[in-house]
Amino acid sequence: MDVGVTLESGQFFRWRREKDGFVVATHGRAFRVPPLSPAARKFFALDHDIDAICGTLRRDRKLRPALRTDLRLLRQDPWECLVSFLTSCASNIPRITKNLDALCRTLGRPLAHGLHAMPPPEAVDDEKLLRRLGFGFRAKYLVPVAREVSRGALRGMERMSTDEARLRLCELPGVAEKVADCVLLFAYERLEAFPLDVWIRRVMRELYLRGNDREIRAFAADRWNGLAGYAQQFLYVWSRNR
DNA sequence: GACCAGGCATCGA
DNA sequence: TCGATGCATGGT
Repeated sequence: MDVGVTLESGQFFRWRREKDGFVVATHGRAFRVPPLSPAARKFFALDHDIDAICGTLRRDRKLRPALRTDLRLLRQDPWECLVSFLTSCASNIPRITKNLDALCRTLGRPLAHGLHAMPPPEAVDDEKLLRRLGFGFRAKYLVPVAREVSRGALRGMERMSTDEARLRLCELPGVAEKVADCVLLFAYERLEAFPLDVWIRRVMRELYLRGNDREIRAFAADRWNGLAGYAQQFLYVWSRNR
């Protein structure tokens, strides 16, 4: 696995490059990479059979150039992932990183390596504070979502079908299909989830089909079955880096 | 100084 | 059901 490519692939923002590796803050803890601790191995989902996954995806000739990089889907904390992708709404990676860092420094407990934990949902209850921290209009979604989560909105999600879980997530204010699919893919390990953002829309239209979002999603589900999420992440990185 | 950003909710056609 | 628009503001 290429840790740098994976961390830079836009799934996750709470990490920092250091001279001898990386430090990551997630799931209420901070860790250094490498050497790979058990927490790191779980976070980077090294138990996924990446060779089998890429072997299957390589049957799609058009996808091959995107598969040359060594990246992994992460296994993130659901609440933190939800906060991250609410924050990502009409934003960009440097800004998302900055917003989340400010949030965690202000409300999260300190961890090792000068990092801070994502505050629990009960602590995210002040829209004006979030606006001061630079969240802009996203603040008006984050506070009600935090309240819902603290009341148990994510409880039992891991045992639901992906479609049922997506419906539940989309009941949250500010959460629609794209954000829900990011949480399903990056936190709930639903490898068939296919976050459809502006970059994926562009690259899908370029490589595969002219169609609306519904048609693109149907195409991805059909072409890649339960691995559409991996295909999506490879395409995302490839289309941004070329 | 435009232009766009890992969108979503809302509204009019 | 689809396209346009406002939302806030920072990065490039």
